[in-house]
Amino acid sequence: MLITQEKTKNPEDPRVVRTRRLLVDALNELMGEKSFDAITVSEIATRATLNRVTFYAHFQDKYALLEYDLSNRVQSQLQATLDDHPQLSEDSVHALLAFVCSFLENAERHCPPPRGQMQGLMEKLLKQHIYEVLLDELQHHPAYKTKSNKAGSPSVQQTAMVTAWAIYGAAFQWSQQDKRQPVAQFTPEVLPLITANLAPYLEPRTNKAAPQRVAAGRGPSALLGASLRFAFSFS
Amino acid sequence: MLITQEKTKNPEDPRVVRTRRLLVDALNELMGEKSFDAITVSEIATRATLNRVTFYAHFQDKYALLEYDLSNRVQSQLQATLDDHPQLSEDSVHALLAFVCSFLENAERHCPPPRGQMQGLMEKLLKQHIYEVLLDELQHHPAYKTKSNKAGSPSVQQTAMVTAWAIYGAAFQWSQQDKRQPVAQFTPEVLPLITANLAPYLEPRTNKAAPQRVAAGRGPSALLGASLRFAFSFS
DNA sequence: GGTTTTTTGTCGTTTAGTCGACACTTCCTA
DNA sequence: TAGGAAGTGTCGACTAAACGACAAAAAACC
Repeated sequence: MLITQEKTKNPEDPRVVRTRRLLVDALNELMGEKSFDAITVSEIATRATLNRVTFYAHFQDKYALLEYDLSNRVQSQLQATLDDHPQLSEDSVHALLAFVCSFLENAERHCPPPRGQMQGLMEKLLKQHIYEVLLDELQHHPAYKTKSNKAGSPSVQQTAMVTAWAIYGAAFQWSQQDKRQPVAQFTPEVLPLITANLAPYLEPRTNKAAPQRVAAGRGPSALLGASLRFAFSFS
Repeated sequence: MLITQEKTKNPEDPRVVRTRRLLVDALNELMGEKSFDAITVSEIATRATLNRVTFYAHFQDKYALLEYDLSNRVQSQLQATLDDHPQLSEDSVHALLAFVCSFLENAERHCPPPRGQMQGLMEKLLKQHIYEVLLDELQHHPAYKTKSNKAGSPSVQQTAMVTAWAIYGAAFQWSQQDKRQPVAQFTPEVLPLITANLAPYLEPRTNKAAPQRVAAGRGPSALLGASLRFAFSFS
């Protein structure tokens, strides 16, 4: 469960929805201009055409806003990535991995250093949402009933957790390399290390030319705000 | 004086400013999709992520909103057009005329028919703001004092009014033609008809290659909203 | 023609956002 | 190192926006 540290307001109220949208948009704009550390709450509020007090009515501090924003993006993008595949397969797991790689790469490219706080936050969110999305997938899998009852074999929770860590770990290792190999070359290489534990749930891989695609047909920057996309496309 | 039919609210309040901006943006978006007649107040409010009641707290109806929007654009664009010229000259008057032509042309191109109400509204606003901007220019002209005191000669008000009508009339006549000649060809042709009455105030025309430019260096679509620009650039 | 259906305006009431002010921390520089 | 500037976080009083509901006008439909 995600604790998005929001104050007690009716999250259905259009004013609340609009205000959060304005704050998120403002943050994204500013992130295209300077490092997250250098951004102040006052700046965010001003850019959002909102009062500073209103910011605090919604988020504890700028870190809570960043988490709220990143979490939403990661979640919806991961879900969209899986939605493009009819069921769990090597392809869909590969798509997840490619998505995480591109996410890390883009974060590095768009957000001016220092990225102190962001690093840990992204790790936390990515693992969390990969876990949730995988768990959901496994629990709705045809093989779920038979697997879950067999004593001694790993639970779906365990399987999802280990796989989530494996996916993030792989992507992280790749992102840390000095001279990275291309994503399209890297991901198929490590894929077996990830899918091994999923074997009971996996459809055999299709032969279509799908593997190279990143984030299931969406460009890597789909997960970034408009201004970041803008900054990116001209960098 | 412009009667922008606004309800009694503090126009300085950031919430008010933001709300009006949202309404204007929503209207512009919708105008890129359908005719003004086909747009409802509910649609505008929904698109602006505002309650319908809030719309009525700011504008009497959709026509008041359109007037508010067009008026602001016409005014700022006209002002900017003149601001690019150091003082009143044939060039600046020519720029005004070219601006009005391009305004009429773009309105026709971007706004799906029928344009019943818009026609009259644009005429009213254009004439009004041309008058205001010209009057301001004449009153600050070095020759103002001597002219204004000479009995029997036209007042600056009279001069501004006649010139405003002449400029709009010329542009309108051009826009009504079945097969229009290019603006760059038309405007120099009629310019003498307009500047005749301004002779006492005018600097001689420069020889620079300025005449062709429209709206003082801005593209014609500078006066249109983002979505309209978008729709335009791909039409 | 008459009858649904949609859109328009306008009410109170409730809730979110703004404002000014305050005490506090942090950082910078004289 | 003292002190000024800038950022943070919170308070209570005021104002704008949301909501549901209503009647009445317009449009759409048969």
